[in-house]
Amino acid sequence: MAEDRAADLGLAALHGAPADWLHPPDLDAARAAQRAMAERVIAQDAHGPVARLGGADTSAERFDPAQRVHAALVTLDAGTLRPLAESGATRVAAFPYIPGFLGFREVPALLAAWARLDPKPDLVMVDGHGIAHPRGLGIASHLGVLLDLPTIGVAKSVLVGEPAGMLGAEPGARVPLVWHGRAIAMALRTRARANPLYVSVGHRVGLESAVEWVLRTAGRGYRLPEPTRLAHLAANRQRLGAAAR
DNA sequence: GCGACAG
DNA sequence: ATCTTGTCGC
Repeated sequence: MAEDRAADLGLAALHGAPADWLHPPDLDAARAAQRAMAERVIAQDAHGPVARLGGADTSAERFDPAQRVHAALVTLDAGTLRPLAESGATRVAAFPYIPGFLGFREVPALLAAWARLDPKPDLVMVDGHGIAHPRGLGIASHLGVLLDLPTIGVAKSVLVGEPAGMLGAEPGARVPLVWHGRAIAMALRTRARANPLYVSVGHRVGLESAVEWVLRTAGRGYRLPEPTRLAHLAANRQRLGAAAR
């Protein structure tokens, strides 16, 4: 609707983002946009106190003729991990799912949800990779750069690179994910007998800190850290709610 | 040319 | 991502 587009345009204009950073006309423009945004990524701790943590994720219906993307953002108290707020938004996907270009498909809906979130978090964990991406701009970094927001990428599988060795069986075990001789993420076991998570820098958060945040919020018997786990549930509710309208 | 490939 | 309930095992 007109209201949705206004939210997108307003946020993009707020940071002087070129139109291609959100809606590139083709894959070549998309790649160029990712390379440009990747230069803006700050791969080290550069943020204030974190009183509130955030989680971001999206959901989609299997065969949706309308090609909708349902996004959800959640804010939780960084100390207690109790949810403080939640917001959702549904958008028609302007991009199909293509490995390496996930941001162009999901970020628009996430930005709309972000605009409605209150209170907002100081640091957000995004479902997907940060800089552990072919051009250094996974969805977590994409969202982080557009909003100049501290973000961490929390992916459930590898896009590029490979573990630099065997991963211990106990929770907390970790091993670098290496690509072209560089450690681009950390394979992190958050739960026994469960596949590891791949934690990477999103924006304004160093890798070591990113791993600490994930470990600190994943000690509840679940594989996913609380921010992302709650965002996933919220995104599903957003999808089911949208279906009933 | 062939296989890989976040969500 | 999603299709899908119960079931086996730690």
